[in-house]
Amino acid sequence: MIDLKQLEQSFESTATALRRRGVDETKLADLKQLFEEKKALRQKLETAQAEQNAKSRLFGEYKREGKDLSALQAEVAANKKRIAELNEALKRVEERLLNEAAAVPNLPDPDVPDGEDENDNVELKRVLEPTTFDFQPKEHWELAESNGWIDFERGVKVAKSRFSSLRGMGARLERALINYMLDFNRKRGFEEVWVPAIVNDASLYGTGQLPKFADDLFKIEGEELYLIPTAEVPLTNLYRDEILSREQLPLKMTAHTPCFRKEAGSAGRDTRGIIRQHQFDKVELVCITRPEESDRVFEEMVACASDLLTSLGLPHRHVLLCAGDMGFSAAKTIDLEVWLPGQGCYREISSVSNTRDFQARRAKIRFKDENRKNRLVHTLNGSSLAVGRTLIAIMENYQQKDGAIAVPDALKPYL
RNA sequence: CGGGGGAUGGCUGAGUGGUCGAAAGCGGCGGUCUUGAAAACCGUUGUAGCGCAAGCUACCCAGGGUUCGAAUCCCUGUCCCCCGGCCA
Repeated sequence: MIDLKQLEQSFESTATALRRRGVDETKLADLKQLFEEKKALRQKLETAQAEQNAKSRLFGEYKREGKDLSALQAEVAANKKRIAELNEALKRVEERLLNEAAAVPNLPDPDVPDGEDENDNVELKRVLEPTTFDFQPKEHWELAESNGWIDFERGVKVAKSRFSSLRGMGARLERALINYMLDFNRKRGFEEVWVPAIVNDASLYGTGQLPKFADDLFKIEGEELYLIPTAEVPLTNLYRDEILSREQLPLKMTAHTPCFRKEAGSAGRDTRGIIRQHQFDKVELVCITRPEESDRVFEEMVACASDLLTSLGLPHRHVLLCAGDMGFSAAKTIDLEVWLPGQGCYREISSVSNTRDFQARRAKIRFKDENRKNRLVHTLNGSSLAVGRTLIAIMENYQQKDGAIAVPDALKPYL
């Protein structure tokens, strides 16, 4: 959630920042007006309530002294009606305000480039040279098929399209990768955490998936529960409605979970292979920090994911997302894209975002600062890495002329 | 899923209609004492909104209701605990 006070007091700069994300300015003007309307209504209501409280207190006194109550009763009854009306009006305005405010994306950081989509993203750097072959490299689904690592048809039979099953070395590598990644992150100071893969709507609201993106989620029938689209949701929400002490920060966590996404808007995209599945494994990084240190921690997270790829010998590049291509909650995002020789292009394998106080405001995660004031924390999340896509990257980068696949040295102890 | 009991401030726990934002204890913070510490003693200690301030308003799980007035009474929901059933 954006800071409505900031919107009210610095409308121009806020609107300018949000225009970069395609937010309509008239909508923001409406929002500002609603906010002011709410303030005015609340003031009226509170004045009326103060009056009611003062008069109600007189009842006890009057009774003790045996005074006549009828005049007082009439006044209080009229005021009561007014309070009810004001209350009603306030509630309506607040509901509208909340609905509209909850649908506004985060402000992009000043150093985030302008742009509409992935074509305007900025490549920051490349790590490792793209793998070269003296034969025509294959795409991962061919390799998966010939090596018997992925069973596409039976996965679909058991569930539906965009589901699959890993077999033999494919499944073992998936598990090895998970363990390797968790250990790698732990050595970088991230606490290993295990979390529920089902969360409630309050959690999804807290991290920004709800109310706007309900269509992307698998909902449990008859319950206000959902399968998680990313471990970011349970990890961040571990601290929802909490006030942390300064000493606890920064919190650095890592977790492996399955992730479930409907991929509602992706019909026809990446239908071959396991690039885009309804269920996939991911090892996630989530940090909760003081505002002053979130930039530093952001860099640590990017470095952690990038070094992980390097340690697996996977060529990749860092991409700074433009304002139009960022996710709803992010103020700044760096994607890591891994080189896929079979496809001959870079594909997203990790995404690290600083949401600043956007999620913290929604989820009410605060800390006591040095003056014992409660302030919003900054929350950050990043994949480290999408495990299925890492498996793909290994298949395509480590393929041999005969179609066999070598194992990266780093993973050998895990197999 | 069936039966019973609960939900109060950082924690424990009192409070069953009228200065209750809430006793008491513990904890935290500041101080006195001490070479230092402990103990003891004194003071202080929830969150949010509005306001220059004094102050006002809201919050005792959540949402409704009764009442001039609700932490306290009524209804609904959620969560937790105990007993039983089922179960990795």
